[in-house]
Amino acid sequence: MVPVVVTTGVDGRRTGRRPATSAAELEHLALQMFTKRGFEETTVDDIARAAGIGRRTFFRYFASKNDVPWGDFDGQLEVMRASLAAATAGEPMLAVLRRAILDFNTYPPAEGDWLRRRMTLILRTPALQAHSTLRYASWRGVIAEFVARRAGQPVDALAPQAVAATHLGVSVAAYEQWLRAEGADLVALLDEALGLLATGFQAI
Amino acid sequence: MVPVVVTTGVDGRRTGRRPATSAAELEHLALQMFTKRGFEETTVDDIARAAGIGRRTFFRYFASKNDVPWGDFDGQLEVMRASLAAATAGEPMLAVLRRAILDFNTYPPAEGDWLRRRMTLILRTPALQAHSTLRYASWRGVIAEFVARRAGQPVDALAPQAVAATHLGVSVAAYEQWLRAEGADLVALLDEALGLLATGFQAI
DNA sequence: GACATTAGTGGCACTCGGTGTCGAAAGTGA
DNA sequence: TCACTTTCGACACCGAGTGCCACTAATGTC
Repeated sequence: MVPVVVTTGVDGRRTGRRPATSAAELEHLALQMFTKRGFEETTVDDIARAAGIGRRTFFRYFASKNDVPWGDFDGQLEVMRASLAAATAGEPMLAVLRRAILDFNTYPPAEGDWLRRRMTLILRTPALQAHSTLRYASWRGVIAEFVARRAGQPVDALAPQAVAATHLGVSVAAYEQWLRAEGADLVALLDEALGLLATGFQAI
Repeated sequence: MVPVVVTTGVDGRRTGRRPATSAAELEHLALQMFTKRGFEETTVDDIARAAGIGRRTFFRYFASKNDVPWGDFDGQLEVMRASLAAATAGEPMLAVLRRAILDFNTYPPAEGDWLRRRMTLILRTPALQAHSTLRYASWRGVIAEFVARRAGQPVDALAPQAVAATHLGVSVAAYEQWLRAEGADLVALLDEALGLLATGFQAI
């Protein structure tokens, strides 16, 4: 597996040639190009050329072109995992999940614009839509892990997997709603969607 | 878009050269090869050679290698759409959905083996997992359409999309469960999963 | 039987994403 | 200066997918 190194450049590097760029910088550049010319229309060669690096080097920063818009998804995921693990046993399971998911999707206002750009790409570009399934798998894993622990069931049992899959489903639905409405509040939409789910869609 | 012709060979063809094979025949052959050697390890060239057709011709039967294991998914989808449309207004929405989904996944016993083979490929091969999102989109569309009509909301509103996404989620979770247990009853698992969803996971 | 017509075939060349290899570049410390 | 380490990037290669186009094989007509 390719590591997808998040070269921060802030580390106390000891030796060896310095990286020519960083994943964050590359992502920033690529996202601009994707937004301007379209995802399919922008080749990896284009990005590498624009970044002044070799095509081969691009693939040392990202495992695939599809992975570019995901930022530090795995890092964020670890935060959510920790948050779920820290929940007190008294708090109801769905309540914990709800809070964790809202937290996971709470971004500083300054990042709102990039989030919108990233999610527009991911949710509206077929190739990225498809690829998202693979990234979402680890998200589902974190949820399922938590539910399984709570319910005393195996992670791969029906209930934990069903909870994870449905929570992912409503989250994505909320994101799509958010993208459609210009000034919408993402967290409010997520909360509404999770509410529908928790009540078995009685409100409809 | 490539039409993905389902050449039955039973039609009263009038004129022109006859197709060298059929999508069903090609799918059958390809699935055997995928199961034996693996999906990634089997190239389109391999399949075409084994089928005695040109590589170019393969892509007239299937829009992509990823589309091979999907059989007549779109046709089945139309049946479900019709079934939903035919539901009486009195029957509760979730009950209609539940029945339609169970029907959609009820196969003649003879096809059970192929279904398992197909779903194993789709759910366990990363490339096919990813691609499935694109095929599932139309499935979700059919559900959302029905819910929207019932609820008097736009198809792209939050509630219809959330209902569709969650029903897809639990269905896939049930399928994964079915694949894991050798002699499991798919319809029973789907029913159980849909039950969990309808009750807001109170049983957990 | 020669003919147009029609539908399907398949070879060719090309683009693009992705990978393995390997030598060169650019840092570090001794 | 030299050894060591890390990253870079050129090159060659593979496989999916596409546009193009001539060819094949079927039908019906004069």
